Amino acid sequence: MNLDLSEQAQAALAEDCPILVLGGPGSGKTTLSLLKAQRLMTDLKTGQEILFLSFSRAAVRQVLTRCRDLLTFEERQSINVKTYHAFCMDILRAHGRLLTGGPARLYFPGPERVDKAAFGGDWEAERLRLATEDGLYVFDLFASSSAGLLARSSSVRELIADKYPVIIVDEFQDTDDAQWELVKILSVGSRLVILADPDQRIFEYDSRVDPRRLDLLREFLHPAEFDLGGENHRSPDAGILQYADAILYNRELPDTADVQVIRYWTRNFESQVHAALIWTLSALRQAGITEPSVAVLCRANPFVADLSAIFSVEHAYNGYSLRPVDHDVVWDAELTAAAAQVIASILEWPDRDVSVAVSRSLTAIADYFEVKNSITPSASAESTMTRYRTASNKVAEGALPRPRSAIQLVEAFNLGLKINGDPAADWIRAREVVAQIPEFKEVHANVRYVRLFRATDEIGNRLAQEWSERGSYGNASDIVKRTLNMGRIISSQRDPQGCLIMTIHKSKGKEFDAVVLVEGKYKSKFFDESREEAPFIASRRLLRVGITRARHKVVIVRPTDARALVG
DNA sequence: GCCTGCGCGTTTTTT
DNA sequence: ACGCGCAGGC
Repeated sequence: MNLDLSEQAQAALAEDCPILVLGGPGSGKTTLSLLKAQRLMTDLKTGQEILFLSFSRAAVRQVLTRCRDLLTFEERQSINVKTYHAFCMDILRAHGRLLTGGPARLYFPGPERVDKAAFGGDWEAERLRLATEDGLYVFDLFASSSAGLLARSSSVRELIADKYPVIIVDEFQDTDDAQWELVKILSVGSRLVILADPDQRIFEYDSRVDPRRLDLLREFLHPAEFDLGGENHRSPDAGILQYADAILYNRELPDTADVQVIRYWTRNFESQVHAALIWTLSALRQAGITEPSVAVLCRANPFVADLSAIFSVEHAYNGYSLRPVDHDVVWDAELTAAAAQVIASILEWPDRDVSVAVSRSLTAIADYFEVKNSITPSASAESTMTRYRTASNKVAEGALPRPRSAIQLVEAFNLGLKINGDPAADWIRAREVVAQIPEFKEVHANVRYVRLFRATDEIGNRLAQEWSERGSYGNASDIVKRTLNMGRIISSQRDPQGCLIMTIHKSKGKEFDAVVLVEGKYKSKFFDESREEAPFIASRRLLRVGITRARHKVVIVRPTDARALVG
């Protein structure tokens, strides 16, 4: 088996491009592609580089780590690892002028959402118009615009082909239509090494990710194919991969000590997951791993927040006390940041009179619903937004607002906010104002997630400094905004260590010493009859991706009455 | 335009 | 179980 695999690998190394390398998690696709790159480097002329295209910054980081293991410092200078987005940004920045005559400008998701919400008409058409007429490219259109540019300009095409004679394309199974167009054009001038695992397709819910992508590639490029098979170099005895494959193919689960399933009764859920995490950490330490990395994975984003809340407090388990577990969360910042802005605006109250202070807070609340509406558009979020904008204007004019919640906010202001320069205590007092008003419950719930950013200390320090300089929190809004933006960047660029909670989708391409996979009773279910038909193929692929993130140990936590993993 | 009560859903990403 | 969001009454 091992011999056969290395034969495949040897053959892939020797074969002329284009080649397609298939293989499961940990089968060594990336390693092989870098060895191939190492060989091809000898043919490079001055200024030429090998391009490695990946999906996410997290994946790029993984590849760079692998480069450090396999390649010398000099060799690493000849390989350029980038996300599709970064590569396309470079093309558009350098050559976008050719499309419209003016310089290309790039339009990122945050600002785009705001403008989209404000724009009445057909946004799809408008963003196309912005790209073709104004040279303003929205994030989603980076790939298709770059492909269009390359299609039209043979000189740019030649420039790219000359700069990158060899291109490695990672995670090809999840390539969307625009990225595929780009790859097709790049294949004309450059030699391609394509890496894929059809069983790791987890973005098919996106209509632009074609399940037939690999067949389209075979038809178009006729690459030589090499299958590295299922050998898992990541997990020594391969028990984890066998287990994951059994779930994927819905066949009998193998007996392995590396994977453990724990069932919970709803009333014990919190202590049970908490215990599972603590066991996992101590099992790794007992196995001699001094600084274990553990990922706690689930399907749904809101469930990530629930889990974080659980690990943050103490629980009783069979007479034992489970201490809180220090952890990080991979979390989308926007709504949390918008909610935190509401609290910040309240901290600024003592500096201002009612009409300004409460009006600003109502604007912050309206902004919160605007962000919410832009993430998941809904009529009610939009109307709530307008309601608070109107209320904010009313208060600014010195009149009484109509919504009861807005009136309650004015009353809270008139009662006076007691703050004393201790940022932690003052933050909680400001938060209490929001907590007291039933209609702001949702905002309050989101503010709790500020803790997820580990930004509380940073915000606290800056607020304390502000207080000592001015005797007030007059700039609380700015401080909170800047800190949360920074926190987001740091958390996404850090290497996984310790305990990290995220969705399975976000775990793609990462690896950890152990994985704790958690299923909820009502939310974040592994198999949902109302969304997917009986064999649950897509869910099985997703579970396999989650399980195979683990090097040594997998713990699966499920409700007692959940459907069996196979059968 | 706001409030209350009830019915239904409760996944997934990219700088 | 619980919270969100919609429909219909004020």
